[in-house]
Amino acid sequence: MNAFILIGATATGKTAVCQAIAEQTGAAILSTDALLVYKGMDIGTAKPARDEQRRVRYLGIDLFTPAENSNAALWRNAIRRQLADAPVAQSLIVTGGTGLYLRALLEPFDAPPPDPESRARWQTVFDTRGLSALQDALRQRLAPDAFAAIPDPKNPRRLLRLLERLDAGETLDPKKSVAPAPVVIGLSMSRELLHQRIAQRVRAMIDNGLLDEVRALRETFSTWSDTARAAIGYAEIADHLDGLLSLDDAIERIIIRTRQLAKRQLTWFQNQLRPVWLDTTPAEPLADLAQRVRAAWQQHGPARLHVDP
RNA sequence: GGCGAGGUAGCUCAGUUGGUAGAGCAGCGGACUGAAAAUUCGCGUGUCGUCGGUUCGAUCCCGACCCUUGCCA
Repeated sequence: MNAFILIGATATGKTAVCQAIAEQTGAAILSTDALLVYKGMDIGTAKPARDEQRRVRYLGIDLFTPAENSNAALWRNAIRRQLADAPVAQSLIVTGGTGLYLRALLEPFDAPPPDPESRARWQTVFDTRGLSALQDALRQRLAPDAFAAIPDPKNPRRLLRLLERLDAGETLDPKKSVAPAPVVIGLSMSRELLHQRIAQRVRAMIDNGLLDEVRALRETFSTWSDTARAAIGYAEIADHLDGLLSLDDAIERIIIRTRQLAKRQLTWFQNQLRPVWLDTTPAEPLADLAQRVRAAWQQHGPARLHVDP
């Protein structure tokens, strides 16, 4: 199945542009976002509003409750189920800020799923004997060239995952071929403007009732999953409600974490996807930007998704 | 006004027995196939308040001044 893709850092205005185009064309929107999956986490995730969701069909939103853990595998399975249950009749727009989730749609995604037992076992090894114990374990199990090819070899979480995959019987082949990345369109904005916009958006979230949203969610769900609890905005407001952080400090902290997220997103998109960037500013009229995005999609064509059932 | 404490990186601070300085945070750059709004690697960006004095050499010692802050008036 084919789709038009628009990526970009948080707060660059992807959602509004895609919403506008979808309303013009009748397209559905598939969100590749790790936190939009949580029901009730609306204001802090900048989720499309109710009436926007009434006008456009969204996939990938409101899949889990904040009590449930989420991950790329669960997300991908949910997307496939949604597409199987109600095939997209019109064209499909894919947009979101989570690069890994987009990759899960574009490339074969068939490594063994997470195994809590194996993960916990290696976590204990790491906690008691440190990073070098994980590296040693991998050195023993991998061919020298495969070991040398491990990316990010000082990152315990990634080494843990590799060991988990080996435990599940996968043979890691460093030469494993991946599908060539399609041309994707990206929305960019000068760093200065982006930082301004992030600060404005965070303050707007507070004004729009983020505290009440977090309060209400905490009443409904007494315990949150690790993935939901770590969400930017929700972690800080929860700390504020618990008296650990003043509101001003919480807001500042949310702004900083959002900036850092945007930075990581830009690095990932730029170096993993080499997108065709369309530079914009908050002052550009939405209709103009929508027109430019549509023109870019026409010029470069749709991308093929690897999610057919 | 008097006494005390302090002025060092964007912020909070450490330090230099006198040889122009370094941590955390922020920032910048990188990694990345099931935690990804996660995790992780690298990089110091500086009129050491100002003006004089002593000295081969002052951010450091001395003096004056300016500013901040605490206590007492």
